Amino acid sequence: MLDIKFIRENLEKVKKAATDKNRKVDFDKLLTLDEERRKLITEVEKVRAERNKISVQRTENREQRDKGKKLKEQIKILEEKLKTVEVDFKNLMYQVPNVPDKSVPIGSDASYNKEVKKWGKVPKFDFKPLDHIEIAKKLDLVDFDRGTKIAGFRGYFLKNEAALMEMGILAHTFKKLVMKGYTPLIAPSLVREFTLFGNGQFPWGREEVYLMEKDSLYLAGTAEVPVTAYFAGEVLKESDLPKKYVAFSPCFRREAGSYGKDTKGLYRLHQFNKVEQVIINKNDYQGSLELHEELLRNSEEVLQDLKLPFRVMLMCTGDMGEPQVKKYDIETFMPVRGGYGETMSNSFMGDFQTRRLNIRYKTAKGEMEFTHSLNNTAVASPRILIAILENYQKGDGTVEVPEILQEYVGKKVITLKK
RNA sequence: GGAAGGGUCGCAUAGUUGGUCUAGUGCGUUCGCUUGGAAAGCGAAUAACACCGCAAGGUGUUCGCGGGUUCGAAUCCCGCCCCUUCCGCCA
Repeated sequence: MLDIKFIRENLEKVKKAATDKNRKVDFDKLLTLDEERRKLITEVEKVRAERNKISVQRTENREQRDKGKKLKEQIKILEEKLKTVEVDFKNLMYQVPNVPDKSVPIGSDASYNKEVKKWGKVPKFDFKPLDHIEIAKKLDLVDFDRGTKIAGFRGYFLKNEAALMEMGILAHTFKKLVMKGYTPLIAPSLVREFTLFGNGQFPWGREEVYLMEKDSLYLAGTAEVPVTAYFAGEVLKESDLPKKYVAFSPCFRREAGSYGKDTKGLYRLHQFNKVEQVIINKNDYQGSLELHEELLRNSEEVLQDLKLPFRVMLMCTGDMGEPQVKKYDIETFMPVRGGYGETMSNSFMGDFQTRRLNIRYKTAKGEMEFTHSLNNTAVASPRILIAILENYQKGDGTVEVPEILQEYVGKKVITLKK
């Protein structure tokens, strides 16, 4: 959600942002409602002021009391009008997307995304490489059949070295970020509804989120949800900002509307584990952009530790969400699955989320400001295992274990079970 | 699941026979005095939000949320949400 004052004062900018993001917003209606709203507020306040004048008198006078009664009725009528206008106004306000940074390419779809970096050597195989599903089956690393039996569609059991690798990569990444000064958190996956509204996932993405109806709790698809909402409703100290967190959580996604896509393998799952980076910064646009780059570097380093080739895509206006000011996707090379696949997503939201979550701080001048929020995947597994298995496979059917994971797996090579 | 207590200004608290509560106090924060510098001490300021206004300022709303009673509600009534403690169950 943006500030209505900002919209009024930067109308052309905001209109352009909506157009560039492929969102249709009726700005004329919004402004009309805004004007109506303010007019009604002024009116209600005037009548209420009159009413208050009478009530402070503590009068026993019958005429005065009757006058007060009449004013009360007037207030009620005006308030009802105002309420209607405000509901419409708010609904429209929720639809206004955030304004992209000037560095963001303008374009309607993913084809306008810009590759800004490429790292690592794409492996050349002198044999026909297998895809991760075949590798996993051969080396007994994933049990998809029993996974489905137990957990339903897209269910899986990670097994043997794959299970060890997942624990290892999560632990390695978690520790790495802690060493960089990020505060470690293990975050709840079960969350209340307001966290999802606050993050800007609701009201749009309801279909994507699991709901525990009996308890009115949702299963978060990312630790961004609980961690960004961590300070909801609080006023922070400016000197404490930025606050940096690295959070582990199991993640749950219904993957509604993508039933045809990636139905096999470890790419698109209903449940996975993720280490997420979240930063709450003060309202300092340049500073936040720099932190956004820091988050990017952190994730790049994780892939560099694993020696996996990747590229960084700067998302264009049409391919980013409503809340984002700027967004990078990091895509890791998955030779057989089909080129580069998204493994990390790095977003700067300005105060779009924190305005909804009401996370503020007081400046030295004593003014209240909304904080900024940013988040980026540090690593998500099992998806990252696809890249490891496919890039590290050898002609003899074995898979090398990335150096940094060897201590967790307890071996250097994954071989066929007898 | 059972029982009880509670949600008030950044934090902690006072405030329930309805009306100077235009919300008290402590902590914190800011400024000043003091000091070689700092701490301590002393003094002062300090809730948020909305609307009107160039501004000074004014008006209104908000004491978990929603509704009701009343000329007037933090205070009374109804519904809901949330938190804490104890018992039970339990990794």
